[in-house]
Amino acid sequence: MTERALPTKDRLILSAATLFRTRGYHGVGLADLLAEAKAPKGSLYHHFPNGKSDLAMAAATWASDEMLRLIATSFDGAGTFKDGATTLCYKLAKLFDITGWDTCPIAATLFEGPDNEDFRAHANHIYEGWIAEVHDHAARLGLSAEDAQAKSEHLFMLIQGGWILARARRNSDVIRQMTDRL
Amino acid sequence: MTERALPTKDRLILSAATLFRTRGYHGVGLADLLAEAKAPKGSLYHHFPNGKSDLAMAAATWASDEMLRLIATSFDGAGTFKDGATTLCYKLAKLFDITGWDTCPIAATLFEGPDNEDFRAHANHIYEGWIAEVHDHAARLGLSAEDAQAKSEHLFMLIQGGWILARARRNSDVIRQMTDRL
DNA sequence: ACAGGAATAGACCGATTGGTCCAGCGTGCG
DNA sequence: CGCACGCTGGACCAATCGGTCTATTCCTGT
Repeated sequence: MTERALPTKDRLILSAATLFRTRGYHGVGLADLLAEAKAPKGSLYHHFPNGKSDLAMAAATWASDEMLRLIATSFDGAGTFKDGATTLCYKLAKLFDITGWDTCPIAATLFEGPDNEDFRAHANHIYEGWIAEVHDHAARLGLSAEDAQAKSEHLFMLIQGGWILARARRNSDVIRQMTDRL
Repeated sequence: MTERALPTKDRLILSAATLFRTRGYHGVGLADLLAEAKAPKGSLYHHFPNGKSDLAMAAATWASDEMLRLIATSFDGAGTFKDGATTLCYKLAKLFDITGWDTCPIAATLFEGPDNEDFRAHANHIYEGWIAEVHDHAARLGLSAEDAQAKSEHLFMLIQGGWILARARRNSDVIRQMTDRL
């Protein structure tokens, strides 16, 4: 499934990112993970000594990087904050339709773990990274620091809520229309 | 834990609603469920022939009713849409602080289930119910049907995103401030 | 008082879970 | 060459999973 040729460790992370996103941390067994990544159990525990939880952390980081790239490319060519936000939402809606990326991968991966403080802290770190990235673009586009912070958090929450509502509806329209009244 | 005196079926639903919300569908085992509800396995399968999944559906419905009551009491005494929305958010923030209700119980309960179409449909039905309830209050407060729909969905998404961000931060402030720029 | 269904109680089941362990493979360096 | 080590492959494990089944108790209507 997940591209061959990639080193085993990367295949594990990639498979984990996808599976955890779609089924949640507890919804994925090691058996599924290893089958998808075409890797034996020994390799998993060689690369990730703490097993499933280590892998979840790595998968979340990987997914976060993907999101950060998406934010960057959306805002790079934007003239206004609203333009950048709208572009980002359209990209997310497209991914929703094409790849089935219909949930926040961080929430699905890290918010199910066994009441693990490490998970929560990592999720928080990732989320603040997303907001900071948007904030920087907002500031660059002329917004005051205060305004930039409020608008970044606002956009973050809209995207999270948009994922949930679009998933329930099996329809990404709400993600596309979300920035109309920004 | 969950109040005695309640009939077994209600105790099961109540325990399930709490446990599924905090740990997700797959994160809760029947053993936890039965211990929390102080009920034997036989009772579970007597009241819910399909076991865990039946119980999850009932728990989601129960949690949804709670949310609907919260929406109603928030908007009932409100003079404007923004007032009602703000009151609702303050109530949610308070529950976040006091009871640890830090996540959408529907998402935690139904969006982890084994790719079950029934779960998704039920979640969608519940969400549309929340939005419809807010929409009705918005219309009553003078908003056009179109405006009411957009604002209701907007508030829904903000609340969902607010839950996620507040949980990551372990701080409910963002939920309280969320309607400032509505 | 008694019959009979509703509800409770928990032993039991096969399947699956995350995790451990070690034998063998492959490759690069001395 | 030959040894060392990073990595692979998978057998194996105890614990837990969701679910079934039957025996017993409780409650209600007659």
